[in-house]
Amino acid sequence: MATPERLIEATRELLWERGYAGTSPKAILQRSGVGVGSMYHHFDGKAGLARAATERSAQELMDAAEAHFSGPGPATRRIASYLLRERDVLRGCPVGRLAMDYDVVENPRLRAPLDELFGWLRTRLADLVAEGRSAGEIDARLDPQAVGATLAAVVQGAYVTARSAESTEPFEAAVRGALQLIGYEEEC
Amino acid sequence: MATPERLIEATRELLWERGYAGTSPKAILQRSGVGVGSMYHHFDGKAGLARAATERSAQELMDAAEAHFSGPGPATRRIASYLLRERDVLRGCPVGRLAMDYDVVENPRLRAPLDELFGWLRTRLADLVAEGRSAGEIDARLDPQAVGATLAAVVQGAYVTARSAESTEPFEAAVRGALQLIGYEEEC
DNA sequence: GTCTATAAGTAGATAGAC
DNA sequence: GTCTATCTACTTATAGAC
Repeated sequence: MATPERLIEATRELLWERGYAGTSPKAILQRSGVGVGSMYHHFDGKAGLARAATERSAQELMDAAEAHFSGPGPATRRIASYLLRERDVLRGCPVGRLAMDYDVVENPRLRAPLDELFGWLRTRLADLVAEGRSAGEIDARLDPQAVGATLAAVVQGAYVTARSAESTEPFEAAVRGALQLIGYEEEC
Repeated sequence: MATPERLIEATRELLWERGYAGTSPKAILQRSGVGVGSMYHHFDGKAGLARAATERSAQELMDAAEAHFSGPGPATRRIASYLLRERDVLRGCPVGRLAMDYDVVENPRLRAPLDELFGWLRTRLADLVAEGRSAGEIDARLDPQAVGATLAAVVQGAYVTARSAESTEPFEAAVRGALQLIGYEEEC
């Protein structure tokens, strides 16, 4: 693998595991096997590296979500497919966890990928809720934008409650409740 | 204020703002105006201080929530009262944010207050959903435990999406959606 | 209880040779 | 592009005097 690539991948892993404040350049160098000189040659320090890593993680999450959103079946089923998708629950969300990092939220260039991901996600979920409403699957009194924001929040918050309990159970319960609330009937 | 008290309050502020990894003993000393010797005399280092601070924050959140839960009115209204309560949205949750801190989740003594808070919260919300269901306010097909977990998650996740957008709007939308989903009709 | 001194290791780079 | 050397400040304490 090329040097910049190895640096980005090592940074993605560390940001996911430790967050921005908990990730040191030294740790990135050790995990990637790259030397100090190379790192500062290819990237503008820790912030530049984090920016590249976060952009890639956000893009991957959007691609993965879109695969569920544009899949087959009725709108509520595609929402369910996204909510029930396999996840490394106790690791949390590689992008969402950075929203609790002071240096990330305070730096517009680091916060941008987070804003883009969650803005897109809320919109996309709102579209599906609107579609489900038109199709009569979802209660017509519900506001698609609001419910889209709720569904995006449930996933992020479910990671918080699961990590606090060191168990996937709170995550699964939160998703189950969300699906019941939008009136999705589990098959089988 | 007494010395241990000042240390705990300074630690609470810093943990809320910066998280565990982002909070140094030095910063705690500066904010509290206490000296190094005093700090290590009263507490067992950074972890001990964080433990005391987190326990207090969790207790405060439980007390504040219980005031809404045991207030007057129907169950759904008490849930709404809790969800709509005044919050420093862009600061996030002082306890929930620590669930993304590696050193917190990995240390049973630091994770305990988080587990207690969110375990209690899910149970308490589930109780209210069950009560609302019995009273006919809430759809009888809903599972109280699952919906309780969903409501607890919505709040935590709403902080994530709001901080990512540097705006309270995503938080408010998520809460609005949650209230619509449990069938709460806003008055006025 | 509080203070000052001390200390090994890390954080986050920069400089300049190769 | 990569390496080694170097640097200032911070991290997380401990020791022992007052």
